[in-house]
Amino acid sequence: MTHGSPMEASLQAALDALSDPIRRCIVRELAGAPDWALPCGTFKELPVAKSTLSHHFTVLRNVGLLEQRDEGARRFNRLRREEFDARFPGLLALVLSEP
Amino acid sequence: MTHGSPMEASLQAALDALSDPIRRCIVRELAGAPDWALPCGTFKELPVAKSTLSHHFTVLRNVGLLEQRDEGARRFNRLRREEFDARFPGLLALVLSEP
DNA sequence: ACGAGTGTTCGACAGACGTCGAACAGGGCG
DNA sequence: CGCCCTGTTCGACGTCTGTCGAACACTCGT
Repeated sequence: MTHGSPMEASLQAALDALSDPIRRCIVRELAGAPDWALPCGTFKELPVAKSTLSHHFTVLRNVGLLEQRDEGARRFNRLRREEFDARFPGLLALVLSEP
Repeated sequence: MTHGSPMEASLQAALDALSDPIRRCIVRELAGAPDWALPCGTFKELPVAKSTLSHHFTVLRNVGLLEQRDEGARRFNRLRREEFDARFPGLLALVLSEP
């Protein structure tokens, strides 16, 4: 489980990551909860298989949008809001403003 | 040749449009010149066929990033900066800040 | 009127990527 | 230990889309 830094991420990678609607759903849900509140299993409502979900988490983590931490069997998530916004000003706000 | 309005464009469409590197090149070059200064043929340096280029212009026009106007045989372009920035604050600036 | 230049449209192709199921690894609890 | 739960990995499949060339439409000089 390798974490990418938002500072080293390219705009290409950021746009690729956020151009998927499911990944934007993940980001929005994460933004609506406190840090480290939601394990990956929280997102079962999304209409994709768990293997697909795992793939999406990897993409978000690589681009530096997500930080993950294992606690027992569960993997908790945190949105790296400040760091990501410092690298790509306004981009995260755009996603969070989506209905 | 139908123009889409930035106000009616979805974030999905905007991200799809800007996630292509060639389209971002077009946008950046357009931003570096006055309005209506550049016809489509100006972008021959880009490593794609002219039919591909035409396709990219259509995508940018549909999402409301581009306004086009025929003048004789040539088709001139204008970036809809204000309108697009009003709909997606910061997104265009992000593209223009790219190297 | 002819040819050169500009741009679009069409069909076909190839690569990228989102998707899935099955198999696997590890933790916690009876 | 045995079972359930959580999450990852792997290979395969389908679709979307960027790409091209050829053909077409149109304007402008000569």
